[in-house]
Amino acid sequence: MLKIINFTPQNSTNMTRTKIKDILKGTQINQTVNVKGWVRNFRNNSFIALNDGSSINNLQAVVDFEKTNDSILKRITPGACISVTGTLVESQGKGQSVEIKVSDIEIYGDSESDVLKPNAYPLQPKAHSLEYLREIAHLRFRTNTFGAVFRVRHTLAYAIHKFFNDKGFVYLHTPIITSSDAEGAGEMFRVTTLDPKNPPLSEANEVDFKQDFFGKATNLTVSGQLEGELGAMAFSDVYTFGPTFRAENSNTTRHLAEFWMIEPEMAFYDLKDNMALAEEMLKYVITYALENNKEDIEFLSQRLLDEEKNKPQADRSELSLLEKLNFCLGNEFAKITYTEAIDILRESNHNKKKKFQYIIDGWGADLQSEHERYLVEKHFKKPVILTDYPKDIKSFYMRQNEDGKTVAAMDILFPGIGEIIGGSQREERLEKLENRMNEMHIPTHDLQWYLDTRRFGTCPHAGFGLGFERLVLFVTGMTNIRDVIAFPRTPNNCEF
RNA sequence: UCCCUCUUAGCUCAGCUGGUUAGAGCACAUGACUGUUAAUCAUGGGGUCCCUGGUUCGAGCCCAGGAGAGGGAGCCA
Repeated sequence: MLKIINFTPQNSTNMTRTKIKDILKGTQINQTVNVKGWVRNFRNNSFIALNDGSSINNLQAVVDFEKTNDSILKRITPGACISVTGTLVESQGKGQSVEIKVSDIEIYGDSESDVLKPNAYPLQPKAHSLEYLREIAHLRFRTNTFGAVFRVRHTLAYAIHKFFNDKGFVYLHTPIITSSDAEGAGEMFRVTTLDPKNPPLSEANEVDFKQDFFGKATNLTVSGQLEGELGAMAFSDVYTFGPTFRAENSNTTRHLAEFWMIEPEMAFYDLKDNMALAEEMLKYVITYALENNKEDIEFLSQRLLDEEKNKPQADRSELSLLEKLNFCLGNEFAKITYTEAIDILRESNHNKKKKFQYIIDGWGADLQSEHERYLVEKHFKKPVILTDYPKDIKSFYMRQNEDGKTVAAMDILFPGIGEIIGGSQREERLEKLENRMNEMHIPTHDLQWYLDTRRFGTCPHAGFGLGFERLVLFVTGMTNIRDVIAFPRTPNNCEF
């Protein structure tokens, strides 16, 4: 017999603790309840704003200061962790519907509020800049903004798993450490146990990685795609969702050295199927977040409005965050080929008036950020899927089109963020794949395991990579990718 | 990696043409008030003006170098 035990933490008075999110539903009115959390603010020597992270909303706990010891009152400071027990009553004040009339307070952990003392709690009951909060990333979860961001991040991660699970995809854990250096997705971080001061040398006087831990040079993965394709050739539909590493010296609001990526890979999908799945997935997870984190997203939407009040009119968004998300859900993504995009850009007044830094003239060059932004934010004003890029600016594994010039690639561009998804139908024909690898000087002997998929029961298949943090940026309306991952890793920064 | 901007109180920022004792709001401390919602009112404390060097009678302000941060570009997700 399977027994399910409902575990709830108890406190010393043997009261069952209730989470603030549930308390605020008001169903326990006139009952004695216990709540534990961190003090956000203590007003008027009476009103504690308490938050336990379960909701953006605080619970107001009302202390009768005339009947409470001064030594206790002085310890109710921002950041302190307390347990309060009392009766849940309808609030006499306007800001909340229910509140706790406190009968008992237990202080778990004090928090120094005097800003002049060296051990003072760095979060004051006032607004802080995102840059400052980034320096205290270990405490920023306790703010409204970051509380909301990381609850939404969680929901999006869960929704992604739910979406693929409901469609019968297998979640495949691809390796973090790889020996493959042929993926070509970017600079890699080396993984080694060799002594950097005195590495073993080969006869050619180079570092001898045969003596390294794995007997060969290894790196942190830049993509799980190639391994994902192996899974798709057995399970039909797989996806990966894990950390990915790029040692690029990128200093932008859209890049991290360590980020999380979702990479589905589907047998029997062509490019159109691939695009349809990507669009369906994005709309599903955004809907899921709107349904399950409504208050957080409303808060973030308001936060963005307040922030943009300080900007000149021209720099403000036309739509609020909520409007932008709903607009994205209510409209088909624009779908055009690279060639059509070049035509639109070339014929645009923007190009004719030479407002682009890079003037569009011929066919074949990669689009610059300014061109992508023009297409998404000015021309279509909604997400755009660009397909069929010139083969020379794309990866070796993308399926070659009949025209001999383009490949079956797709990039999904989002307003304000740029590329959020990159994908393609894969080249399933062994000979064409090998020829392309030779043309691009990709060593085929290192990737025999990959080419085996094309030798043994190859089939049309496709997949894409979604940058998880870029999705979180879009849904939360945050503008710097360092603010949507708990502990960002970027060039020259690996704190915490 | 390249370009631009910034660095002044715990935080967010002002600081005039280089001029004598460094400014505000918030936060904090003390007191008053006691149904507050960024509480309010009064009083008070708090400064390596990022660092190093230079110009000058005199530098927070000008110059050079360095460090850190932000924005943009490239690379990409």
